[in-house]
Amino acid sequence: MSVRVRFAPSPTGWLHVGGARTALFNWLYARQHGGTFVLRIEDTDAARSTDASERGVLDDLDWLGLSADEGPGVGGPYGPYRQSERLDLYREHAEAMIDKGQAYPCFCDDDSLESRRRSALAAGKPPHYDGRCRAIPPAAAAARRAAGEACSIRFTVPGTEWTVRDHVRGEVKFPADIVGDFVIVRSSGLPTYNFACVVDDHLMRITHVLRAEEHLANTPRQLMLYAALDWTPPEFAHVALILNRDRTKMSKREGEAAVAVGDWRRAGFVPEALLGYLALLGFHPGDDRELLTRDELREAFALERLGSSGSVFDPDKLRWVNAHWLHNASGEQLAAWAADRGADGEPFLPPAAEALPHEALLSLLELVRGNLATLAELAGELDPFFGDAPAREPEAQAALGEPRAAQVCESYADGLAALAEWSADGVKSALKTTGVQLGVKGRELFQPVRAALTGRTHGPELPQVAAWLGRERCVARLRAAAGSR
RNA sequence: GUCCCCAUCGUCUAGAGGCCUAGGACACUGCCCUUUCACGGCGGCGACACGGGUUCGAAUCCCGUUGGGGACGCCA
Repeated sequence: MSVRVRFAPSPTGWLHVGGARTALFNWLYARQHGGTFVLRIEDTDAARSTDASERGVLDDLDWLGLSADEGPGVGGPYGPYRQSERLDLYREHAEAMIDKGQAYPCFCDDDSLESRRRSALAAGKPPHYDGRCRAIPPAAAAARRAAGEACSIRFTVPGTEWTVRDHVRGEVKFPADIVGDFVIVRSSGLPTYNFACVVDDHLMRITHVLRAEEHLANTPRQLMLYAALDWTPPEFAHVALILNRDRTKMSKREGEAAVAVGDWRRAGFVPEALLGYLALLGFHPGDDRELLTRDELREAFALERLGSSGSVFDPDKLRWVNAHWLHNASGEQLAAWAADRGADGEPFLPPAAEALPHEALLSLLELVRGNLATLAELAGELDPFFGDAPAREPEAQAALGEPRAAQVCESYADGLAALAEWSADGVKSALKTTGVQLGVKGRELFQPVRAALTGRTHGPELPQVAAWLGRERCVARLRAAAGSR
């Protein structure tokens, strides 16, 4: 039987990095086995689900390159793929369960439920539903429903022990009394998560469910439903959570790393880096590689290599991974990445760069890439390459204030002006000549020149910077710096 | 409170009884390279939560303690 996995986000916010990792693992597993990656939108929480959120989640997944084989938009043989469009299916199965005595209408209202829950908790008892509506005779219940009385539908929980077979945790046993009769269809007519999930996973022929560990405790419930419906459950793998620095479940909080994929995207992180970093949170490729491509991940991925303990999200390491991708990218690749500005993000390329001839832009991007950790730094790195006179940072101003600085700039300007052929090698040897003539070397030679040319004390290889700028601008900037001492 | 999960450097992790005086990576740090900064290369610092077993031998297996987390919803 061919592998079918799914990613099932609820469109109630932005795509979370944890969600992205779950989607990635599912995608990898599908790709690895020639299987199918299904995307299902779990929008049964009418109050919190929004179209904007669904679009945002889809857009981020698309940016990450985790394309769905079946899902809203792409379609497929088991659709529709939005739970809000599958309501008849849930209703049908719920009614059948009532008929078979596996579920019953519950007429309890929110307030009394809540107060009973609270007092149970206060008494040190499990805060489960007490099952009182189970006692209502079916005929009476049916009459009350027919009369229009609001009710939810609860599942008649069988009082037996349940064992979850999980690929990362092994066999996990849950005692018989862990849950009370839980709601499968709300009084609004909408299904609850556990019910919709089981119905859909079955109807969509899902073979493997890879999801976050927070769902482990839901699994026995789902297993009960599978058994009641006489369906074979899929295989499960519950991936450990991604954590905040204090080891609580990762969430948006003061002082913590961004949780939304979109935030990283807008901050200038590239999909390859985010995916590669995320993959290694809770997964190990089996060797010492720290930087893997999508294809390498696909080959290395294995359920057996998923870790069982939670992982703290480390922005520093993500940054390192991102820098690696940027340092090694071609100009074309960098230009393509920089062209993405996220849903509502700022452009990464300044207008002056966009206006450049294509070849000039590519060579410039390859020139500065070594100094980049994120695309957001691009504008700043590129800045010295445009305009007449670059803005000077304080350190650069200070470098130009050094005793021999003006002399160095003056002399180098002369050297460049007289250069027969303009090339990186040419400007390099001219600098050497200036050094020899003035008896100045190293820092004392390079820093004033860099400061004059770029207004910075750091940046790409100096000769190449000069070569890219061209003779006119170099000479003008050097003379300006020499004169403005 | 109840149930479940987890436990190796600050962080991500390797480790499935002897290969471990515990390996790799990020961060931090020293040196080298480039006549500068960065990039890069080579080193250093730094961990098996604790207590009992089992075994000739335990980071690895078992039990307990402690700690952390997750779940107990007409959220997903």
